[in-house]
Amino acid sequence: MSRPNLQTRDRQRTETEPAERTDRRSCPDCGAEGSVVEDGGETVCRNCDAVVEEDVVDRGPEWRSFSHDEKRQKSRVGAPTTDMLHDRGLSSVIDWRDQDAGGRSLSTRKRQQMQRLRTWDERFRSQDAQDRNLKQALGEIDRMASALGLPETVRETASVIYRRALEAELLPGRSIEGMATGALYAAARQAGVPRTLDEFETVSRVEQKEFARAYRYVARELGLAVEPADPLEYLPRLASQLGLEEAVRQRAAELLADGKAAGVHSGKSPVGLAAASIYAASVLDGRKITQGEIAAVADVSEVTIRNRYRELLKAAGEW
DNA sequence: ATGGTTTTTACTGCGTC
DNA sequence: GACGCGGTAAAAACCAT
Repeated sequence: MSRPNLQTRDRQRTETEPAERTDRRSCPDCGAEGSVVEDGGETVCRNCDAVVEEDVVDRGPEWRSFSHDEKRQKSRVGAPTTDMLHDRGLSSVIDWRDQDAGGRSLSTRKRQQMQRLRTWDERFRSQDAQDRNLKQALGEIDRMASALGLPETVRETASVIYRRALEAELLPGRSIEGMATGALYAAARQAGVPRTLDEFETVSRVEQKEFARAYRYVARELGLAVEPADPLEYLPRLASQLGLEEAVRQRAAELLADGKAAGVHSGKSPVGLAAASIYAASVLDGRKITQGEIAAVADVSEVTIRNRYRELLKAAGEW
């Protein structure tokens, strides 16, 4: 396959401006000078742990295109020679009959020649199809990553995963959208900045069960090592959304650590635990946040918070 | 399909402002 | 009385087999 032709948007951008940004900005939240750093793929403030990246979420129009013409204009990927090989939907097919235009059968030599032509025609055709497929998938990944505020590195991982799936012939029978979403989900988890399936549901064009299935499939077939998400990974984002004070957030992290040591984790939903730790910490600290409030941003039920937070407090010996 | 586990939904009672 | 909280039972969702 002509790898050099499959130059993607992602790659081009990386070469010109590396994703590992080292500029030390000052935090828009707490105002501390030069405290903003990249941490585990998320841009946070070292001082107050605000997730800074949220502010640069791209809410602009998506670049995905819907008509053929539009696609031509917007497209930034794909073989440059497509115009030569391909002809705006007017492509001709090589007839399978071994006859000439007049209906006479061909000589053996001509027949072989035609066979070779068919083979090559088929190759170009399918390569082009894959190309379009990839193009669309990458567009989707980009769009969703923006909507979820996922950093550049995650998008790259996602596109790598997608490409591997494509090469492993995992696509047939599954939708592009579903696969793209699944790949991004996997990438986010691997990068330690997970988003819940529900969150993906809000930005994906396909239903949750579809991309969840695609994700499982890809993870299994490609042997992706995705450990169960650590509740700690959800903390910074929730804390930021709730406007938590540093002390409380810190406390929540400790509770989670104690809980983990006591084995409260296994089988429980990580977001639920993260939410519960925040509630517990806020109670312990005296600055109470209501269960309902936390439940809303974490998207878990209050009951779950109740159950988990009792377990957490027990594990921490605060009960 | 099945069974076990976890989460959610819905409802109830209690205390407080 | 509304609100936050805790508890419970039953339903639903999830997962491995």
